[in-house]
Amino acid sequence: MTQPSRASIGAKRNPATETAVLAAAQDILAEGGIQALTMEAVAKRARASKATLYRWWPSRARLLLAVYSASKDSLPTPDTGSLHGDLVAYVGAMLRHWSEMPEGRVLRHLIAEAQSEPAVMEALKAQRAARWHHIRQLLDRAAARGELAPGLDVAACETRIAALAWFWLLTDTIPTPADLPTEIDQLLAPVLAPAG
Amino acid sequence: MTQPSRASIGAKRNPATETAVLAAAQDILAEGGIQALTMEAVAKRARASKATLYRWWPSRARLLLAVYSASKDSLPTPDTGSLHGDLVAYVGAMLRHWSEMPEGRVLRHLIAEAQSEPAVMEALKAQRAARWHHIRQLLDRAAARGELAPGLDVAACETRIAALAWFWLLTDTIPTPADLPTEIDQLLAPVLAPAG
DNA sequence: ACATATGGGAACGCTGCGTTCATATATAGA
DNA sequence: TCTATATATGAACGCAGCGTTCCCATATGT
Repeated sequence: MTQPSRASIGAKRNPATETAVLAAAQDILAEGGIQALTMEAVAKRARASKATLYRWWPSRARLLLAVYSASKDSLPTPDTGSLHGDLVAYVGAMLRHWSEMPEGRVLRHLIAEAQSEPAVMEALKAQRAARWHHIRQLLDRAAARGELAPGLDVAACETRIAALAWFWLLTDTIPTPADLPTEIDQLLAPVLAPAG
Repeated sequence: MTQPSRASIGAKRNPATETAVLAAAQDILAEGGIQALTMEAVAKRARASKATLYRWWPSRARLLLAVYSASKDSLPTPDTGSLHGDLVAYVGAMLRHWSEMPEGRVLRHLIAEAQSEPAVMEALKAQRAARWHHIRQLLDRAAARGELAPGLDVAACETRIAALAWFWLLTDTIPTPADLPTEIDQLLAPVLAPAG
């Protein structure tokens, strides 16, 4: 299991190093959780030097970010025929990714780090913009079907959905798959009685 | 400004020590932000020893929590006659507290710490339960006025509101007081078109 | 008087961050 | 072919902050 240390391959970056570092980081994450993921531990496990590590990932937060980004967005954009069904499928997949995959569990700590590191905050913002595209698609399809209330602010609606998902993540209250349909139902339910 | 060091007052806890520590922590927070709030810095400023500090606040997170809890819940429970108005007033006050008061700014870091420290997570949960009582009151009054949609799950609605506020806090996108009414409007707006 | 619990001061070990240095290696360009 | 360049490494360093431990002084209350 212990491969030999890599050497420079000349005046260009060694791709094997990046691979080894990210793999090591993911392994450590899976085995010891986030607090085990220190720069020293990653360097040791990847058989890279801290100098190399810091050359390419200037801070621990940046490394975390790279690990999270490397976890491919394998989330589907389902098409079940109704907004409710689509949301249950999509949000359900997202929650599963967050709670079950070691890389997914990183997000909550990235959010945490972002509270102290503006760079991480910016990076997360960019990541969000990309990922929310999926939610937007679901909403657009629902609009095309005439499901949505006229005059609905789609951007605000996106935020509403994502905010709830974050809240679940950050308060350790992610609903079970069995409960999710009800939760989505309540999310879509109107608060106010129809104007009379 | 530099008071003399306190001594033991015998076989009972010196209240002046607790006061001095919390005051020092708040001062440091106001001057240098959260990253300046280290146990060493607080001890030095409060002219207490680290031993004393750790006797009463066993970890940095517990100290943060004490500082946040000490910031009185001065949030009003307004009664403007409509749910929309009440929410604008209440959530607006909450957002102002979070963004302007040094102690308020602690919350985001407590949320961050909670992601690694179960004890903080539990404490925050308890704090939440207490604070949300206010939102519940607003909703209950709205229900009494017949404003709410029949069959609305009030608890889910509470969560929806709080989740959005958290999201604003954690993504550095707290709306301005001028924008808040629109945001609340969109929060209350129905997503789906009336069933036909 | 005496056990008790507090508060202070100082030092310690530990971990982890981020840096620096000298050295070896392979590339790219002339 | 020769040379400048950029890479990777290992080892060591400084630094900060956490949490702990000893020793001692002090006031309590019994």
